[in-house]
Amino acid sequence: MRPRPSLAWLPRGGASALPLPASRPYATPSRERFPSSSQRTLPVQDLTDDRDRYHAICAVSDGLPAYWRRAHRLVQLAVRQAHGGKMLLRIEDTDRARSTDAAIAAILDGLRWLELNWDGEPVYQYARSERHREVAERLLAEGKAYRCYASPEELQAMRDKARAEGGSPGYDGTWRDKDPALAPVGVAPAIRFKSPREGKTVIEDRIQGRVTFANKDLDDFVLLRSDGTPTYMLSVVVDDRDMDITHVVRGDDHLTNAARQTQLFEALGWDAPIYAHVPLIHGPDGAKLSKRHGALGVEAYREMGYLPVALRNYLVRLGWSHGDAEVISTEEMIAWFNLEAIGRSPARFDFAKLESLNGHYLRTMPDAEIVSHLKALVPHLGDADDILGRIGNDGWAKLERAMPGLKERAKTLVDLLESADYLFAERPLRPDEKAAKLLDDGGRETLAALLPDLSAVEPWSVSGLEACVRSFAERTDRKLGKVAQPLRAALTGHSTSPGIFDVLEVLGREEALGRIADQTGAPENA
RNA sequence: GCUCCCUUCGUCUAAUGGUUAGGACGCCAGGUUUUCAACCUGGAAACAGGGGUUCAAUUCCCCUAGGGAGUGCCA
Repeated sequence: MRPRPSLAWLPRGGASALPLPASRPYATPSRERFPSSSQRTLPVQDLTDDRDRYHAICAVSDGLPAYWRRAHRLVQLAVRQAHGGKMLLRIEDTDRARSTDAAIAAILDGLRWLELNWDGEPVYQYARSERHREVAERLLAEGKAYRCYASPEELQAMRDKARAEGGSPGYDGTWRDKDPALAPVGVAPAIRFKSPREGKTVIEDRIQGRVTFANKDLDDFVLLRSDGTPTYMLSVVVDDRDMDITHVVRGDDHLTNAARQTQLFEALGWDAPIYAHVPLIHGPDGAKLSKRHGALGVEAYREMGYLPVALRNYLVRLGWSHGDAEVISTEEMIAWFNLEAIGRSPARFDFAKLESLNGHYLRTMPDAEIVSHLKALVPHLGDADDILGRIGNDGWAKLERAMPGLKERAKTLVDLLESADYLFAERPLRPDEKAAKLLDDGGRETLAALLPDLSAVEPWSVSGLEACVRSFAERTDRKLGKVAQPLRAALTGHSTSPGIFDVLEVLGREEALGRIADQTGAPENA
């Protein structure tokens, strides 16, 4: 298998060719950054770049609905990766019911589409459950975990009671010290972690600063389910250790988990990784985009016609900025990005801004590149067969020729496809309402008068056509618009289109004259 | 309920113990123009509220309100 480039969207020459700051591109900055707030003290770990291994998790069970905070974070991870760290991908599929092949494939597909590549092969967590069980057994043997026989009903009653009394929620520790001899027969126990009751657990988070939890508020979580399968909480800790993960960057919905995991690491005698909890992204309406609520998957954004580069630019700006920079090239992103500059407040997803960015990238992208994006996109659209049929074999070349005028006006690839429709329309065109009106208001007469002039244009080029139409307008005392608009209507069937001379040229002499004749009723070569 | 996090134009954000609080998207007006875009010029638009600290607070501290996350034998 070919080695995967560390970052697909890295410019030629790779990260080393980039203008990175000296030896430590993302050195722990600034204790000065938050000088006066003790709550925001940053960790002072000495980072060794060549062994930084970032953790890109893709939890299958919350899969697509929660995709955005993941994508957001992954963009950031990818940028870190470009600084020399490795981005490892782990599929957290410990929840068997929800981890379907289709869900996993959709995630990997989405990542590839976004051009966010990872190092090495993805690690499938479930495949390592034997190892996870071993660790649970060790904890049990060391008295750091215990068997719990509580039934779901009892657990629910505990939670209700805790809430009613306003006390700490969660498991009350009934079986923590209970004599195992009292275990009910025929009930398979879950294994729970014996978490510390006293003191506090402190996380030195690269984004959130120092966050302190009282241990009494963290209950004895389950390590092994009663069917013997390991839970996420256990698996993550073991895998972080085994994969030698140094940095965990994830959504801040995991902040509490970081505390639990820290306790586990301590119990195991292992060092916890450095955590960086990124704020979540909200929907356009401010509603949350959590796994319990709806949100679009990454493939939906592809189908809406957004460019990966635009999405990356948009996403990286959510919660992060570099002065007034808005359009940020990949090179700049890599040179400027730092975890510490990420804000701690959640951001809303704003389609208008994404569109504007997407339009910018479209306008500045080489025509051929846009065509290849289009080719990749069309099969994913609902009416793919229809579109493909209309474009036909030679349509792509025509599309590319028309691209300079088309891309100027489009916000998304889908817009672009729609506005390119006139290229593939079959004669006679059926003008839409506005176009029909343009033709009715004396337009047909104008076109009929123009047709002979146009027929005589040689060669059929933008400059020649423009000269012809302009002189016709002047000679017949018409404003250019009075000629151009009916022409547009006849040629494209719409009242808006790319520049009319471009349209004329791209369509070609025969097709263009034919379309005009269709509307005037005149023979084509009159 | 309990724990943790957050709060600058509508949105994303910048800056600062003393500023006309900056930029971008969006919006409005004008310009350019063969349409629509793009582009140019201008405009409206924000420091959640209340207390402190201070000569001075948007900035530091506290409280309140509002928002978010967690609170699972989900991840």
